[in-house]
Amino acid sequence: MPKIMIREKKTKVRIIDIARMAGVSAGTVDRVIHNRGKVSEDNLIKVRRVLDHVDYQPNMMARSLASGREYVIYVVIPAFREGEYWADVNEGCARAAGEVAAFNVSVRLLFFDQYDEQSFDRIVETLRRKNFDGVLVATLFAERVAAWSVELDCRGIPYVFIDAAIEGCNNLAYFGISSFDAGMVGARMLLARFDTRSDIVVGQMAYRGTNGSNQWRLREEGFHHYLRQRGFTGRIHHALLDIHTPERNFEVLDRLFEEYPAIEGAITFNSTCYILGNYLRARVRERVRLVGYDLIPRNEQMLREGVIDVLVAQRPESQGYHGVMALEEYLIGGRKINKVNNMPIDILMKENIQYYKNNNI
Amino acid sequence: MPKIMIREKKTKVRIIDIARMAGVSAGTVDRVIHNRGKVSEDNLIKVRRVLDHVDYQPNMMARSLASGREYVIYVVIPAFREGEYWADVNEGCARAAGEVAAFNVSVRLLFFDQYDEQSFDRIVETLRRKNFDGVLVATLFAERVAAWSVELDCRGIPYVFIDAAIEGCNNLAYFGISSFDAGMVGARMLLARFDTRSDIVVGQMAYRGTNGSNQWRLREEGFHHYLRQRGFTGRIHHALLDIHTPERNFEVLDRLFEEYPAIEGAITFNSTCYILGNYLRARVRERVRLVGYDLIPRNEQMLREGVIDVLVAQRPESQGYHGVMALEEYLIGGRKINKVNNMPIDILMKENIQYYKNNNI
DNA sequence: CTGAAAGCGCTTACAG
DNA sequence: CTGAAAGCGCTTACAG
Repeated sequence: MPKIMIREKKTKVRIIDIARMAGVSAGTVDRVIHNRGKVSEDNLIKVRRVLDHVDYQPNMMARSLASGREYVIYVVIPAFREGEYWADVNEGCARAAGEVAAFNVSVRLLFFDQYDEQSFDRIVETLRRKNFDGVLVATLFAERVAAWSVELDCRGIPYVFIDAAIEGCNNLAYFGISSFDAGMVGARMLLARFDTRSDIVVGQMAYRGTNGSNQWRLREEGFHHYLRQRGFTGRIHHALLDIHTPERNFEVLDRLFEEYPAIEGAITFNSTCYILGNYLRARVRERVRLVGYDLIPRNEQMLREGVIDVLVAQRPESQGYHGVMALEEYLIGGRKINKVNNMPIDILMKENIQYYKNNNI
Repeated sequence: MPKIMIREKKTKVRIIDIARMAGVSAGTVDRVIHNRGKVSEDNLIKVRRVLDHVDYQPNMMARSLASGREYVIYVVIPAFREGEYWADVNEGCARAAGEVAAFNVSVRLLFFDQYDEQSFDRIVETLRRKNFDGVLVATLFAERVAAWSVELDCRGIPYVFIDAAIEGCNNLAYFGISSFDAGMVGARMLLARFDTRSDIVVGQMAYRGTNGSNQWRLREEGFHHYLRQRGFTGRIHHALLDIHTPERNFEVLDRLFEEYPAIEGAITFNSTCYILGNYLRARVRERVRLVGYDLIPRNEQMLREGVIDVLVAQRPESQGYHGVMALEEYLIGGRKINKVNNMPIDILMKENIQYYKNNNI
């Protein structure tokens, strides 16, 4: 039989009730509950004893109304242009911002350059001087984020990660896929149609001052793990591509394909696989199977055209939305937040892309 | 450049502000805002004029705190056993119930027998005598739901649909897939590997007092639409199956496969495709491609084993969760609710099933 | 350290 | 029909 839930009709206990039971004033109870100090040992014990015996559920609306406190949540993500991956994350944050506004929570965005680690450092520096109540961080630069997290721990400011998980941090929560598994899925999709001796080209992004994002590295690890597991014996060629110089990319790839005409597969570990797609389409190399990540408009188009064979997708809008909401629920609602929230890894093909919508719900 | 959102620092206008501006009391403003009547034409005009000029955003926490109103939301879905499809929907409702409890909203569940239309009627009859503030309805019996919706309209009670959309109702919202499109996806997946002249068996469920659920019919329509579109010329055989009599099902299918050994594909339009799966596995008919719907444990198992080739899945937990939350947000938060929320149609195969988790987020 | 009082923004009897 | 007042449950100065 299904469990039927009927809300328990317990007479709710209020602060004033606790105060009476403990023989103190409401103010004292409030001080105890919030550890505001300035309570005598005696009263502390009296109140604590009562609290242990009743199931006190604070009325969050009254609390919020009375305190009149404003909360500030920062969102630290890469800057973007329309149609780029991070635009979707931004959408999700904006949606959450709209919803939490009624609870005196304001959401402020700060953008760094995802190809420049120092731009991230500058944001950290800025926030060092700011007061805020929570922060949502895209973990592209894992080491920097990890270092910063220690600071945030000290300041007692909760932080939520999106994009890729980082082990060993006290983040309030993580919303995103398992990047390693996503790398395995990518490999699996790439190898689906040809044998394990084929040559593969991996599009590598040129970064300034870093050798790639956390997400990228974890996916690449998962990718190689799968290849090893399957006994892959083909060669892997790396093509160093730069999002800012499309002409140069063609030269690089021309040279590569000339030297290794047997290449049968291509993959990139972030949303820029349209760079490879552009090339393969222009050179009409239809036998090269292309797998990429993330459903941005340009990739979607190429998937529909058949240039990209498979897109391994996550849900950026959801990541932004849930990241902000988790902070709000923790700050205002006093809710417990699930730390690891591994979201689905979606496999998109020509056949199902048209139905892959409204993931924001 | 991305839009930067900084919360507008307008000094919020309160009821008392409006009252002063209109030269009336707060009580009168409250009466106008909520159309409680008992306001003179004169004052009505004065208050309305002010309201037109200011951007009044009611403080929902204060409203809720002051009114002390309790809300009751009913959830009307099929009864289920553990591991059945509707258990997931129930999970989602339970999760939402937990979250809305703090806002004085209680969620009550009512279960009908999905194979018996009259059991649904009895619930409608019961609710006719009850006071409640909103209801979430699984629309398996479309005509009954449509008829009921007129009643609910009269009573001014908001209702949300899940499972399958019904046109022409004033439902507050719908959360679910496009059933018709899901039928198309099923057909597409079924035909993916063989030509358009193959024979197909459609597992048909025995219903009491009805010819199938709304969801089922819409999917079947989409299925046939796709077949027509592709110029399908094979034969479609219907096998009448009954979830309660497994032995009989084997007899029915044995007879069918004996008569038409050329059958290459099989499909059911709800979560019970494991019935066909059981049969195909037992009879070792590996060349029959099987497509089904919905990720319940039994189907998942068969998908991993390779008995089921493709599962077209929706997100039942999300449907339950968002359905209840939409009602709460509408009732308490006074939010605008998006009427049609078409959720993704997920395509699950052996290759990606293991990554399809945490859709609840 | 402590309690009484005022106030958050809204709603609800209630007296007129 | 109307307004003044009390109250929802909690927090916040403030006087002691």
